[in-house]
Amino acid sequence: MKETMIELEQAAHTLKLLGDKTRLTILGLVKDSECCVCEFVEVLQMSQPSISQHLRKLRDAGLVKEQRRGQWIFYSLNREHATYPIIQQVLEQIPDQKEKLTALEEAGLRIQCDS
Amino acid sequence: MKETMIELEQAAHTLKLLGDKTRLTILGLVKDSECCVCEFVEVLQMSQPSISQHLRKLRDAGLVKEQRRGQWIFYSLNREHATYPIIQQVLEQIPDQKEKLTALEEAGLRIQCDS
DNA sequence: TGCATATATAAGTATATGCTTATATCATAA
DNA sequence: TTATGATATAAGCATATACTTATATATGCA
Repeated sequence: MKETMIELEQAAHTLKLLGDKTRLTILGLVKDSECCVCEFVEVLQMSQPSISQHLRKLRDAGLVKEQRRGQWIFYSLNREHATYPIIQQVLEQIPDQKEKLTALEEAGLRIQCDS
Repeated sequence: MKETMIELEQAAHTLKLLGDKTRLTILGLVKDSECCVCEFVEVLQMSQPSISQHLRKLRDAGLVKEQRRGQWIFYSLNREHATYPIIQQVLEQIPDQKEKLTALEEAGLRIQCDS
């Protein structure tokens, strides 16, 4: 058995989280750069509590990390997670979400925070 | 965009199906060889209706193919499915289910059907 | 034909999921 | 200190999910 082998149960748990359009998009976004909640809300056109609840699931599972900077909380992909190889492979096979962040930027809605 | 790119929505649907321990094991089993329902029942130690219902979901999504041979219905992985690349990658990263079939065979419970 | 085996389907149920609205928490700025 | 903005959490609700038990369907064989 390869050292990098992922237990089936753990894999299933991660895959269940990936099996939702909203969360899959969120992961596709944080693959490219960290994002804060209001950016997800804007990109996905969903309510803030709904986004927060999805992020909580991803964070509880350890798939994303959060970091507060001022009033914003930035989320990023946790590349140290045991199931990260699965996430990485999946994200390579779906359309890039980068343009959505570019569009945000052009609309002046991207959060830039140096604190 | 790569030609082989899988639409996010379709990917999410497949991933949702993979996000269940029972179905993930079923797919891990048919990766190696086609299996009939009673074999899944034996390996997974679950009720026949429960297994049938999981197989139905996988078949409705087109992830597996079924083929009747005599009184048995054999299920196999549909490698032509648009999302097969995802399934393939995932199955490569979880423990092989082959031993479970070997154990079945040793117990004389493997179905051999030539019809 | 009639019975056994393999599988599918139907109906019921407990739990999970994903939203909603309302409210709480926390940081910043006036 | 108060107000504002960003985020989290709580509660409620409709729907989805994954079992269960009971039954239907289809094949093979005596």
